[in-house]
Amino acid sequence: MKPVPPPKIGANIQKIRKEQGLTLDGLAERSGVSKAMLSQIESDKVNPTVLTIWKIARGLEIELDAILKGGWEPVRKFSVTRSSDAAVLDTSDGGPHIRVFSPISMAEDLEIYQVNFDPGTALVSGPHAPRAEEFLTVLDGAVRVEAGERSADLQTGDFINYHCDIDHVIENPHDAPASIQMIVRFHRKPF
Amino acid sequence: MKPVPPPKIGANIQKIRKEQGLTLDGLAERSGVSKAMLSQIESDKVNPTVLTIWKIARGLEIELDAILKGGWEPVRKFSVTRSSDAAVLDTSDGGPHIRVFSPISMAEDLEIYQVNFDPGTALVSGPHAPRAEEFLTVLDGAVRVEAGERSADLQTGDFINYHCDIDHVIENPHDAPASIQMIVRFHRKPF
DNA sequence: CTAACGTGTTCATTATAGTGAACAAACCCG
DNA sequence: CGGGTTTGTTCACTATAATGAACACGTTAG
Repeated sequence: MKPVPPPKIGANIQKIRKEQGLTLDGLAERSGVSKAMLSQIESDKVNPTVLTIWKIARGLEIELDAILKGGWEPVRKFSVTRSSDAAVLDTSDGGPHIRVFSPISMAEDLEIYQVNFDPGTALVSGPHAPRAEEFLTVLDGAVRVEAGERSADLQTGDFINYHCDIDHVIENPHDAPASIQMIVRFHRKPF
Repeated sequence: MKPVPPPKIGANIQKIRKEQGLTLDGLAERSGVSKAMLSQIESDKVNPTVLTIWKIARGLEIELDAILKGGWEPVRKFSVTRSSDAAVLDTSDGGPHIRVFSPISMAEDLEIYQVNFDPGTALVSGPHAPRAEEFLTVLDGAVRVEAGERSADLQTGDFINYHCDIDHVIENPHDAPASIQMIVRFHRKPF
């Protein structure tokens, strides 16, 4: 068995707190843990209970993991994808036309598509990753959505959210074309 | 702010211990935590310190994470929001018109909006929660997006992803109306 | 069948987590 | 510059974590 040191909770909390520009007082208010206790924790003078750490994580608006494993570097995104640069996927001749907005780096994290359906076409999918979800907005026309045993007919402006870790189908059974925007959310790995 | 329950340590530890075929006595020897304490922890009679949990994880030869996270019940979503039922927010007279697709239950998790901008209107926002991001698709017309020091002009079909935990503005400086779809993602996950 | 052993629970005590208040140092504003 | 405020640390006390020992119940072997 490999020796794993205990987590460096004190240093981690102090680092994250300062990164967020919080004082001990500020974090005490947000977390419900006393300022005195926070000071003792950050300087490794006490060994806090799990519930205390959970409260601190809640106050910092981070996962409990981040405290156990250490902080992360803040990087601010500002990334543009032009219409002409969006990747285009066609599932098959005569099938739906798919444009991918989200960058490759976000594959299996949060994926954003626009899908255009000619009359009578369908997007048939098997189960995605466990707990994955889809959020679908109808931009134009009307579609039918099936996930497992359930189904719904949606008009322009309608919205649906369903789990897609089961077989699911989006189809346009009508005589007019339809257009949707679809978000696929995967449950993210820890830091 | 959405409440995240504390980790169910007691049940998780007992589940893993039994899966490994260990008694309380056996785990006590391997972990260096008293049998009495293990019993109290497993029956949620005490709130253990992080070091105690670390010792138990070492005794079970697992990552500390496994104790915090444990298992979960699969529940599959299938939730429709009709166009007529989408909440409408108008920021001010003459300002942008906002329709909210995502349900209240997803507030500060993943929020999905459609925003219509009359010519010359703008959506001005202060910083959202730390690490929050926006994903914006231009459905119609053209808009300008600014986040911190950076800005971009977007046309129909363009897409942008930026961190919105800083001041940010979306405006339509043109003579024609514009329409966007905006996704706001907050970095909080339930256990 | 009975005594010994195994497993988990409870009790009384010791050790320490967690708090409110006081303190010390740094900072800010008139 | 001086007084007030802010920020982090320490102290004394209360609350509770963690322990060894005793207890309760179930199982096993002679």
